[in-house]
Amino acid sequence: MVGRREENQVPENPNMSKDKTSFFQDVLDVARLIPVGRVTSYGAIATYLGAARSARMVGWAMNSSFTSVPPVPAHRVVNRNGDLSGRLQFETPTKMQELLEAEGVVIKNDWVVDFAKVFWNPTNELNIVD
DNA sequence: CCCATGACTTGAA
DNA sequence: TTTCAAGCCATGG
Repeated sequence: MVGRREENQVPENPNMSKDKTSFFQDVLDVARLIPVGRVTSYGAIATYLGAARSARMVGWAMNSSFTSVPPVPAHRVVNRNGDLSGRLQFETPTKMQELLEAEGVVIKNDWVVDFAKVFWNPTNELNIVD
């Protein structure tokens, strides 16, 4: 092989037929489905998309969420511990917490207190239509 | 092209 | 319980 995937660049897909780039899009899509006052984890989204070991890409996709339209509620995505690991990526380190609290989610020390309660699992909530 | 890093997760010790 | 190592794949130097 000459290179890894130099040609995997997809400038713009007029026809969303390519599933290759859908991962990023799907991540953003699922994130938009998170109900208000609920949160989910990177791994949950990754697992839902069939890439349980690619949780990191989910986080990377969220980074792209800031410039994506419609806007993605990235503040509703935390790590498996319920920690606001991505708070530093927001406008201000406290923005993420403020957004969550505004939705009724109790945050304490950069941690979702009722994580087990407000946790929203796409694989469980979103039924896969057969 | 090679190397390092990252909004993570899992499994083994 | 905590800690360490490996896997994931895109992006940047």
